[in-house]
Amino acid sequence: MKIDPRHLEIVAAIVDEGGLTEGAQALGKSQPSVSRSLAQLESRIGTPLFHPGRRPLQPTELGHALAEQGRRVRDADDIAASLVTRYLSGHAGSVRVAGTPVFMDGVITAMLAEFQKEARDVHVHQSYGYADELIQRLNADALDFAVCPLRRDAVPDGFSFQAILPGLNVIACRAGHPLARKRALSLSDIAPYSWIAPPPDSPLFQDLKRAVSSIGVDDFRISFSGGSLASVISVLTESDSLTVLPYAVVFLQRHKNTLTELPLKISHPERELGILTTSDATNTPAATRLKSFVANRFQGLASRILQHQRNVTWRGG
Amino acid sequence: MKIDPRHLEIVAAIVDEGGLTEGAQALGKSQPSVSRSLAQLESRIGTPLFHPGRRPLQPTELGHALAEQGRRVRDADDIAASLVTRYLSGHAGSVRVAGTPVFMDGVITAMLAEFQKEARDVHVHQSYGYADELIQRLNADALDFAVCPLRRDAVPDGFSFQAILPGLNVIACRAGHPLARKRALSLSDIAPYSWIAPPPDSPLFQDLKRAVSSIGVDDFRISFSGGSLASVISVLTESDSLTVLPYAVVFLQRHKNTLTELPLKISHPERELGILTTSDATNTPAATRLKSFVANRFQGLASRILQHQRNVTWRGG
DNA sequence: GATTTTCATAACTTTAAGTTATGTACTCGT
DNA sequence: ACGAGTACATAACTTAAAGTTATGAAAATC
Repeated sequence: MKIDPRHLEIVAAIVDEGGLTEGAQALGKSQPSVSRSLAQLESRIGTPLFHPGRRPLQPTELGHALAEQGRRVRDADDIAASLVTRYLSGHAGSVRVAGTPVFMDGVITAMLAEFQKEARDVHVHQSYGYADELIQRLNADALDFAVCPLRRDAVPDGFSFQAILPGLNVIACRAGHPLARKRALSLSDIAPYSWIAPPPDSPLFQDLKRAVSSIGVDDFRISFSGGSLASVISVLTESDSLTVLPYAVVFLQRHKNTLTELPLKISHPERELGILTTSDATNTPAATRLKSFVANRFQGLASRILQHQRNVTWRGG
Repeated sequence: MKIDPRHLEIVAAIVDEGGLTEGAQALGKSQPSVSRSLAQLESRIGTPLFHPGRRPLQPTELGHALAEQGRRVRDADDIAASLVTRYLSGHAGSVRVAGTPVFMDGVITAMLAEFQKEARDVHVHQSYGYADELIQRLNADALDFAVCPLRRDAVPDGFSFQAILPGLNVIACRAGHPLARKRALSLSDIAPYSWIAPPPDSPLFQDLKRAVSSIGVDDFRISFSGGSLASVISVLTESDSLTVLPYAVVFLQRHKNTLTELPLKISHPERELGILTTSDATNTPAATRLKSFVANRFQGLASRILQHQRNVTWRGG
């Protein structure tokens, strides 16, 4: 015998509110409507759920038991309604994000952590990848969005690319590096020092090769290679080696007083860091919200970097 | 935003059965009906619950989450349906029974325990009382039925009394009592022994007084009084005292070989043991079932007692 | 016994869900 | 790439349930 779950909710409301009239009000229904629905249920069941002839209605033992199930139905209703509301407003759901390791570790992870402080019910799945692989995963609908450096003319058809940071690399070293104290640097100054190289398949590795070539170093010595950003920073701070890093990463490490950049302009890539999605993607509200959050945080970072650069040029001039 | 719990069940059925057509079948609904209900729900929510354009339907993340709530609604429905079915068949519910202590402890409690082996979901509340109090509690709708000895002409108006055992008391003693070995007993045989008396407000106390008076004992010595049946039996088996007990109680203790009755007819009350209810009581199915069970068990007990008495008379005669 | 409160019922309207029939689009095998 | 099969969407009509206002009946309270 199938029982309409709305009828169970009616029984629960009458029991919990202490009477049919108050129960109807709690349910947003009219009193006659509830009276008839209850009568219909009792007729189907074949036994009263409230003691006959008593006012206000007093539940029988079976009435109490069915009210308990009615509460469970009401709870499920309430949770479902809350789920929908929070989902639609981007306060619930999951988001799959991936990006190049140096940016994920150096910049974005902290942003995601900050985002989750204010969005506890959003489940962020983060992973790594370089542009080619990220494009494949977006095509396969395995990612909501990716964050990676890309040249504007390299964005494939069917994708959208929202630039969030201009490409700018610097030569990085430990804060107390001998070269860091010099006002001007020549090739002979740099030549004696070894280099730390990022993984060979990374765009940063190409950036490194291009950078050292642009300052005239043809045969640079690599003392460490292939590590994560954390290990690169660790070796850098314990040696006099040099490396090439995105300026944003070095900028955000400043507060630790461990890294600095050499006052030497190197060729920077034509690439910009940006948020990559498929053009026809209908993102979930949570993904949309996180994208906006990340874009907004990068806008603030870009402003702070620009301000810092103006300060340094003024003081240095 | 209120969500119809039946719609949650629909989402759950589609997800669990792997498709809309199978989900509709599981729910006992037609495929077009389910399709339209789902479309109505998605329209109200404002976002799809199943990925558009895919066959069979594949739930979105929100679809999965709402399906979980739909399972909870379905579970509550199933439990409610089972509750109703079991309640109506007397397999669930609670029953309030009371009776005179000597019968409750000596006969009925074991019956209730046997009943609950086959009716685990029936909750039996048992208590004690004598006729006057039991009548009051029945009137106050605080009991479903009572089991007590009563004379037919003493049944109040507005009550029903179903006799289940004729009144028959015996003088009881321990199995190895000296008097138990005698073929015939005289007043001088009995006079030296003390008596165990039941509580003074009990009908059995009146029976005791009437019984000893009927055999000519005018001034009987009481060595123990006021205890429960268990304590009376304990004292009886450890002494040569005598007492008056309903024969059914002694009969059911026979298997322990601790008690026996003296071969002496005493005046027995005009009372019969019976099931007492108010005439207009609409008992719950479980109470009805328990009443039938108790009446049935007493019928069997009466038959066994009668058979036993025939055996004893034949062997003895 | 009168008044108030609570629920039941009547009459009518609206909404949702039932059906069969059929159309559309997706999936799978060749 | 195309045809067949499968799964779901939609149309049209019917039925059932639930909405409303108005009012009656009975229980509870004073």
